[in-house]
Amino acid sequence: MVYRRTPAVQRRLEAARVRLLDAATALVAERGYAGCSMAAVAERAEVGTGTVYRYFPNKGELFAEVFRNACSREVAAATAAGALVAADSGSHVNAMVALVQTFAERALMAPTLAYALMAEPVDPLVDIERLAFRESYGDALAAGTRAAIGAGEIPDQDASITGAAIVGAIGEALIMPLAQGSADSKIVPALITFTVRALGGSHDNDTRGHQPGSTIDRLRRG
Amino acid sequence: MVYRRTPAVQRRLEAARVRLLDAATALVAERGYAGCSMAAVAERAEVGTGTVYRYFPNKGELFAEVFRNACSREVAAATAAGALVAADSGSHVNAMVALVQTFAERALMAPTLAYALMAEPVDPLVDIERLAFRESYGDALAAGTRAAIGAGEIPDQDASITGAAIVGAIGEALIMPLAQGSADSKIVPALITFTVRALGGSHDNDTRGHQPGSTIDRLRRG
DNA sequence: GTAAGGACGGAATAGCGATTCACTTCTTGT
DNA sequence: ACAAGAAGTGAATCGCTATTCCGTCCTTAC
Repeated sequence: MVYRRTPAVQRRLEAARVRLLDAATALVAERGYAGCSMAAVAERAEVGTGTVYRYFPNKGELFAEVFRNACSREVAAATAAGALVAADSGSHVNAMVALVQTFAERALMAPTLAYALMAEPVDPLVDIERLAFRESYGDALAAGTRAAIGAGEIPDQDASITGAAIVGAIGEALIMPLAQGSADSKIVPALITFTVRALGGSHDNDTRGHQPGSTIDRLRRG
Repeated sequence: MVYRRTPAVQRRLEAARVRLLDAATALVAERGYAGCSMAAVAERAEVGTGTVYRYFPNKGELFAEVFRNACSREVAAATAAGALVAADSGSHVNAMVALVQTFAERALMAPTLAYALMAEPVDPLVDIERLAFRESYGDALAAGTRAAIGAGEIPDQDASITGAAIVGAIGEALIMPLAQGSADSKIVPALITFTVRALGGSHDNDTRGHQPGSTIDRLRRG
């Protein structure tokens, strides 16, 4: 055996894998899952169709990974925004508001992707990632809810159910706008009001961190 | 032309059409949309595969009708329960609670059907009906919200968004239980609390109409 | 009873995109 | 430069199920 996978090749292979994931992600963001055939992914990544299968065993696994990455990016951005505000304002309700706001604004900024992640019909294998996404969002909100209860900011309640319900509320309220592409600007404040009320708390109408270029602004955009 | 579609034949044809719809509905309720091939529907209705196409132009249209029927049955039951309680108690918040409770309990009673109606991946043509379902549920809740605002029971708010958000909240909180089949009994009260708080109101812990066999009980079951 | 016009059945077909595979091209170590 | 082995290719295949099609059977009116 003469051929050895040299570090340079290893790096090239990894880069190709990343290119495939990026191509698939870009396609989902542009055309939705429905517009993602394996051939389209291959073409976008500038490789042959067969090559895709040297990196992923099948379509489900490829897109499961695409969804997993996209979802964790979203959850990370939202929870980071929440943590930032929690540290900054000391209010867990404010933190949850920041989390919800970040979620909603990012969704409205990338509507096709958001629709695919939340509602578009997909393979069962991919659907599992969607469920996990919603669940981890719900968990983050449940954690915030527990913290707020512990701090006496809101009344006692089943935090898991509250978390799941808020995820659903935000998601559902966004789906119609996302499906049409028409983002009514008053939807985000309305959803924040809804969230705070549902929690049973009150929140400062916090305007800190809204300067362009601030950390939280970056979280909301990037 | 000797053959004429006699009234008796007409009736038989209509009955066959209904049998097909019933068979399809039963299959969805049992196995979910994924378990519904045209062949399965035909077998269940005890006709040949080709016969299905004498009644419906294609699968999408058939199941769009199935979903439309199932959805309007659900919406009708829930809004009827709401109307009943509104008339009975004079409280619009109580009415919305009844609506939500009826929705949730019926979903938990027929989990596979509820999952299919709310979340399972389906044909685009069928997805449209799903959207319409969620929308009309949201509309019913929005109407209740407006009434409650008008009556001064809850603070002013964007009723459309509140309606959509409540639909989403209930749906999302139910999906995990529905996917597993494990219906935690405390979920319905928790969702009611959530709903009332999100509206910004308060409600009597109304126990009227909970007698087995009462009108509202029948709405919840049938 | 019979001919005309449906309705029915279910095997055959169609269409679509995921997946494979025989082949070409590249990499490596000697 | 060369042989061994990998990686890349894309046309061909496969698998699945919706849909069609044509022979058979039924209904009607005379």
